[in-house]
Amino acid sequence: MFQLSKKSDYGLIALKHLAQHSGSISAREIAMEYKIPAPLLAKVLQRLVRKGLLISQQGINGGYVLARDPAKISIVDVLEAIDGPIGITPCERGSNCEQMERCSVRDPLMKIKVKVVRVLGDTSIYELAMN
Amino acid sequence: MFQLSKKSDYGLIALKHLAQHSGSISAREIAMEYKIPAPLLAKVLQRLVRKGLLISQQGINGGYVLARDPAKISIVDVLEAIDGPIGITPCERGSNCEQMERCSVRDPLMKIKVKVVRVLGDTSIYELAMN
DNA sequence: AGATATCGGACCAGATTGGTCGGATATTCG
DNA sequence: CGAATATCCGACCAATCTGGTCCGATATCT
Repeated sequence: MFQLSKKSDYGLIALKHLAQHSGSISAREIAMEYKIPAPLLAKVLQRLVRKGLLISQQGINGGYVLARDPAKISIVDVLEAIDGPIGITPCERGSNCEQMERCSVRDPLMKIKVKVVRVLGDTSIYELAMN
Repeated sequence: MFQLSKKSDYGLIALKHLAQHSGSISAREIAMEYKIPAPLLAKVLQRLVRKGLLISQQGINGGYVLARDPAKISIVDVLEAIDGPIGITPCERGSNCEQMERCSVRDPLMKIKVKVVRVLGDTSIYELAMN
């Protein structure tokens, strides 16, 4: 298949929300708004913090804020922060591919990957928030 | 994640091979050549037959042949034949998405999907076989 | 008739992912 | 200072998905 994970989906929803509302917003607040399991969303947001896309504030009025201009956060940034580097081919993701030396489609697929990543990189959270 | 399944990978390898060699070729032959589990490859090829991308020949000298000009078979055709219609978002693939009405990223993601599909549709098996 | 190929479904096991839980730390407020 | 509330972080469980296998049936050529 060729689909983004629910975690990535949640991450995009949250980032769009943060781009549309100013101030620090807690994970639970966003989770309730979109009916996302709160602990799961929290974990997703934590990964975004670790990758420098979000800034977290602990304490009683804590929450999350975008770390930079939403126009400078692309979809790829989010996907890679949550699910790890994008890999079109199975062999790109650790799975010990038996074909390796015989594989005749890896190189062409890499070129396609570059194009796909470009598509994903061309859209920012800002544009997401405007649509 | 954002990766094509091994089955799709196998399918592309097989189609490329068929585009490069003329005549009817058996699943087992291709499987041995690329060290792919034979029964699995057979199943993959069956799906391609059902979708009209391949023509199968039963019997003792049977095997598979491309159903049409490799330049007229795109990567999307193959992926959709093997893994079903491409769905970027989780909600596109039957998973009963709780967000549905609340979901704020579905429409923008659809536009991205169109672009991705276009990228995949722009490359044909013929081009795959030339690289 | 027999050998070899696809066909087609059911079936199993391992990996991945969605989702949960609990303790630790930081921050604000009474 | 202590209680409340938030993030943090890892371990953990359960369900789904996928890679892979098996078996009987059918078709075709020798």
